[in-house]
Amino acid sequence: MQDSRIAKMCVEKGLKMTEPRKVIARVLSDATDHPDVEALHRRVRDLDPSISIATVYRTMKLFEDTNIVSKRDFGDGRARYEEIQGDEDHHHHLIDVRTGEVIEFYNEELENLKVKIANELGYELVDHHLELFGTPISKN
Amino acid sequence: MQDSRIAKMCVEKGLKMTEPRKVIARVLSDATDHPDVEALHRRVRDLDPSISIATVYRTMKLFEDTNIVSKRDFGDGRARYEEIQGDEDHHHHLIDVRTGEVIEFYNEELENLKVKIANELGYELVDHHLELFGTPISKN
DNA sequence: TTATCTGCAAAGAATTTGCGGGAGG
DNA sequence: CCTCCCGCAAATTCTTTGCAGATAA
Repeated sequence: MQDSRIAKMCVEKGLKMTEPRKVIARVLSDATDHPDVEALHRRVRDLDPSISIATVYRTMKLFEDTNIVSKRDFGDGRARYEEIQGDEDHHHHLIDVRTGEVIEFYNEELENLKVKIANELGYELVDHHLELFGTPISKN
Repeated sequence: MQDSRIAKMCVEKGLKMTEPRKVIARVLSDATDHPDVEALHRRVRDLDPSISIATVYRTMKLFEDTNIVSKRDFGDGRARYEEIQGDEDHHHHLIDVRTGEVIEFYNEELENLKVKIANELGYELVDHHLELFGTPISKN
């Protein structure tokens, strides 16, 4: 089995590539949604039932600090995670407040504007959070 | 003592204007920062030591549901609150990642863009979260 | 009066951590 | 080997809630 992209990044960053980390990295690489820790742990357990949720928490913090994943907040009380892709694959989220459905979007204009705003305030942008919350426009 | 703007909104919305709510409303009206629940409770206690933190939590949820305040997430684990002003006073936050300092800003272009993006995705924008994280640009 | 509201303390939910054994480099 | 890591369970932190008495309208 080929190592996940994340596993490669761990090696690059000098982290010990333990079995739990490999499994968690794979789960993250395979995820197309925005799982919370409990969901991650469920998927991890399917691959290796011996891995504890504490390790998932510790690993997510580690991956966050190492810029491998980013933490998201969609309004419910728990942290959600998403693999950080290259710049070109960067995106934001629109959350349907009625269904909880998450729609990803990217907008060039928005990207430029954020950088510009930060610069005008005398800051270099290092990170940002943006979530839109909306209701579907009815077709009447 | 004059009722706070928030107190008036409560009356308009038909909420019982109890003593704890009056005090919490005043604290919110007077706040120029983004206090978390513990900070709010501390300030509330200075005005009326009998008010419990449970009531602060309950009242903040009530005020949130009634669109009197909005909840913010600045990356630390707790909810922060801010009085909702009129549309023209709407703003966002840039957080200095080195000091934690919060800079408020408003950008018309950004406001328009958000609405436009939501509409293009087929949604009516009902709420949004935006925080920028940055480091000061050194003057070298 | 009477439906709401409140303080208290206990319960819940999400996340963190101390410890002793285990495993990667 | 020797440090870093892990599972376990207990601890923390933030927030919610059941209950019985208090209070606004």
